[in-house]
Amino acid sequence: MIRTRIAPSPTGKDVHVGSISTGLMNFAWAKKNGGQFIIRIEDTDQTRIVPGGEKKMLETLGKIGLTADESPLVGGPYAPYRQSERLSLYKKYAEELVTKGKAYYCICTAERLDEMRKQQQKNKQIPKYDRHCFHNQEEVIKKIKEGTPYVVRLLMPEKEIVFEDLIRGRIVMQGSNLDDQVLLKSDGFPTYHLGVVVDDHLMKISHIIRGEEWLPSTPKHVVLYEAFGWELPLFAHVSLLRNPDKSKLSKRKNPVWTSDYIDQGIFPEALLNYLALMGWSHPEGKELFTLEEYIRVFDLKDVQTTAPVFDPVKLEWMNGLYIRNMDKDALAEKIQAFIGPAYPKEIIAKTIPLIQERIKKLSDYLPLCGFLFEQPKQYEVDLSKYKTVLQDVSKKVGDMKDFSLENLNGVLIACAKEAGMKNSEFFMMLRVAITGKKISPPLNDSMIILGKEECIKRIGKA
RNA sequence: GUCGCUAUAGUCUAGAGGCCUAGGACAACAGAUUCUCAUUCUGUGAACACGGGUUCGAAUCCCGUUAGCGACACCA
Repeated sequence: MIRTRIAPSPTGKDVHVGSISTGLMNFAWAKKNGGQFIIRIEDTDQTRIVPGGEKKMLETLGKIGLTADESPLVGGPYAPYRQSERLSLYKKYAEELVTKGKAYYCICTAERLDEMRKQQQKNKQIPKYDRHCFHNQEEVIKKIKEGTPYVVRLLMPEKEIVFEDLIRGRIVMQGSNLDDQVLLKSDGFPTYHLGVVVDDHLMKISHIIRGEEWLPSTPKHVVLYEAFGWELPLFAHVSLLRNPDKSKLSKRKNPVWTSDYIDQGIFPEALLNYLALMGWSHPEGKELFTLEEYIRVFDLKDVQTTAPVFDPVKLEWMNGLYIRNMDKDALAEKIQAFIGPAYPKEIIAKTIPLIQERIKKLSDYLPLCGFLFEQPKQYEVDLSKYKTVLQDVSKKVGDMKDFSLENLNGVLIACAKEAGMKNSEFFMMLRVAITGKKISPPLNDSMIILGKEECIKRIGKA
């Protein structure tokens, strides 16, 4: 049975788009193989928890379509799915390792550890724990009984550690280069390394598809699985999304929260579609496809090893394609949901044909069409020199009996001719008078939507 | 610094020894259409990091160099 998971930490205000990216692969791999996709919350660092972060995260994940078969929200056979609620478990397993001689207690202070690392770096050695406590276990245990805070450390074997990565192939690392990782912190919480191994095993995760940042610590996990005598899951380390400068995608240099994009009016489907194209390509070279199709054609073995730069410009282009392919009514509804109920649906609906190929995301709508809902407060061009021409236009429009698109165009062209103005100049003048802006949807159509009275009023006011 | 991963245009990628004078997409630029913008159409520039092998033949395999990134916490 194929079971995959993502295990985000609620240390930010929402899901990182990188988590969506790896989440998507986990989701697809599970669904493709008739397996389950699990969401587990790794909230073992009490100091970094962002209030409300977890809630928002799960909400976004749901909104975007990566629905979990098991999660803190829906539960499941291996509940709880929140590490802070599984505390007693980790302690038990840590103790088991100590009993087996695979781990040991340590009471070294932060100061001593710091000092030690400084020395090691000065001597150009690999910074790692010197096993001071390991060599004095009896004394350490005595002090612990007296109440000294302690941690449990993994006793890293000095051997070669080998594992197979589904994407990168055979990975070999020397145990002697690896630190005696802390497994259980002095506050009783597990570190990531213990938590992840215990839970992935208990939850029967078959494929660990996660970011490349975890590659260097995977040997520690392999050692843990061996120490427990558990069967190894399959590992697949996926490349990290990058900033334009190639560093890993960070909020300092890019919007990284999924809601940053959704709130701009990027569709979840479009975001997933774009993210799918990071480090993977459709076998037929297609760029536009549904989640269902992705699931059908996705294969872990096709995932790229190079790290892609996240390009918001191409994301917007893709979102524009989704807008263009959308049913007109559906688009009108999306737009209203985005800009709010204060904007009448009837007017929005009329604008759809004018803007469907002009906007790339929902937040583009109001800057383009806002003038239809209220009079311009300022004008991008000074219209004072056109006063008489505008008066004439106002009168001619006012005289129109049939205020239709065909008639309007004829009247306006005639006005331009009479005023001795080139069409481009004339329409630009009128555009600014009506919309306040130099850029707008097609002017005649916009005027029809506004209606005769409103047009006359605006021309007069400008 | 140490360990590890990676290396096709500005960006996303195709390419699994001959089909490659390297294909597609975004972006850029130029032209056509248009009352602005956008769309649409046509066209242009732009890449196999470098050096050695292996081979009749290498973007593709091997080694080295260089560069980028990641990891080196009682953070995940």
